[in-house]
Amino acid sequence: MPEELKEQEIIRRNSLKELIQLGIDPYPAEGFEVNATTAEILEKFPGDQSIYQDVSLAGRIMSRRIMGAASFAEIQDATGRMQFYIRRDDICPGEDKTLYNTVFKRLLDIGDIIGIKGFVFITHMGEITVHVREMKVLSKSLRPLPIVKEKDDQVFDAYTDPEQRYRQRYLDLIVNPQVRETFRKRTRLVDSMRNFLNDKGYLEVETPILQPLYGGAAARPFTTHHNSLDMTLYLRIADELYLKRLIVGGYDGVYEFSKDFRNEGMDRFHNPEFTQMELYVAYKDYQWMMDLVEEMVERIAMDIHDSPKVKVGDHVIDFKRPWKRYTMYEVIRKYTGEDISGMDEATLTALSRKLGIETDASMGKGKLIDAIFSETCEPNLIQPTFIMDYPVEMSPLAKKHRSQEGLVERFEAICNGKEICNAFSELNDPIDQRLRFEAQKELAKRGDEEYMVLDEDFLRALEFGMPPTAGLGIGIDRLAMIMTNSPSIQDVIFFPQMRPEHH
RNA sequence: GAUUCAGUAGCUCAGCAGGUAGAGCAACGGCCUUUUAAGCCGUGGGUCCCGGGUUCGAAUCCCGGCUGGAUCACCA
Repeated sequence: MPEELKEQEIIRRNSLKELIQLGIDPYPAEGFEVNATTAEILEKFPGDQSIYQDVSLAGRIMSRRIMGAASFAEIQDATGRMQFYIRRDDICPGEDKTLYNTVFKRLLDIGDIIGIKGFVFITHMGEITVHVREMKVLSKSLRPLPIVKEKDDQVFDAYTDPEQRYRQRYLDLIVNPQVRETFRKRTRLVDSMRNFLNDKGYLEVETPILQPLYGGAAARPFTTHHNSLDMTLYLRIADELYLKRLIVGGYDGVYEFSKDFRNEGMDRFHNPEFTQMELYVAYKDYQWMMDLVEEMVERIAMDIHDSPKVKVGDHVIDFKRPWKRYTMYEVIRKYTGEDISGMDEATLTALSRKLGIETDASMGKGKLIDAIFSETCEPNLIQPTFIMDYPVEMSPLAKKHRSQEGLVERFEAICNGKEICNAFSELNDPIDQRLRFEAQKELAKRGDEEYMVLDEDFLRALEFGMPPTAGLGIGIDRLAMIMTNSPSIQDVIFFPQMRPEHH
């Protein structure tokens, strides 16, 4: 339903009609040949003024200062923004001054997309500028852009309303250059990780997003329905169980960048769809995987920042290897003074209460320990730190610890007070795996809604034999938040989930 | 889901002891003949998020709702 047009929209639509009447196509079909970018010119021109005597640029008009027969304006392309100078008698060499007087001065607006050709020079004010000889309208904009002005490094009227920025990300991208940069860094992160994994020889694969059973994590799923099969399908919460089937199938290293979906609360660390990278490597264990994570994340930081040190909020996080390593019991002792290694469920419940942590009857030993850790330790772990050796109750897919009773070979990397990855020596004993699924059922009966469901085909695969395998899941959004110093997950997802707007 | 803050012009915001809405930028008109201008002068532009209520009178007070942010709960 089209809204009533506002004053400025009516004016722009009228300008559009006038352009057409003048024989100018406001949306021409043919391309416009570009031979430079603003960033290139601003970088190279001052050193070599013989170049760019015949440049062709395209982009959006971002500001205009009209002075009679000559004007200064700014054009913004994908790489940045620069000034151009446009003079009536240059673009209208004959008697007809319409292109300047009517088209440029009156019918064009901030936000319109144009192509310009001319030469680069430096003004008396010292600003690198394109002196325009030819101008072409490439796309007329019918809505006024939020105008952000800058003078002497001071920003005026910054476009900051988060609701509008997320709903109309295109505007955010047009107007806030740091946002374009954040998403470039996110892509660089993914590229860096993919290159790293490919260099190691692992195979990037794709597994189902629509799954008849959801598994591989403890979370509530989204449910959907397939019409011709007339069956319920779930959007995946993890790809773990499918990737392990591929290890059973004989690949020795597979990974997937996967969109996962969890039907849970949203806040600045959680979006209902998010991206993980999961990696499984045969004949390796979690100790080996820790080394790999350190190496990979350090390289990502280097690829993005040319340094292992990354500024995040008030902290500088240093990804240089080696990272600190603590066992779960060690780190809890470090921050609470309590040795929980021998505690049973009742004692842990009592300790939790003493530490001011709410408990309920559905919480088993694993959840209690996790709660103690999350409350007392995790927020204090700013520099990248590995926490190893988790209680078996909270890790139904991880292999029993080679020497510690009641523990599994699992680690998480914590950074800036948040988990960024989760990994284990994968459980490949099919009998034990079945018992673990059964134990999850018990938790379900006690009211834990996030129990893991038993996957009979996955067990069948394990029964054919899976090599000892190290597995990793790393949160791309979380890592992107750290690498781009973004306080909210919505700042590293182009289109974060929102309620529909209707007001 | 709970608590809390916010929603006024295209954008950023002011106005809130209740008296019929204001600034800067953007827009429109004028000035402006050749390297700076967030320039100068003038003009227009608003279901003050929506719906009720109190009142002679509500952007302002009260109640309900919508949307968003922050914190918490659940989780990665």
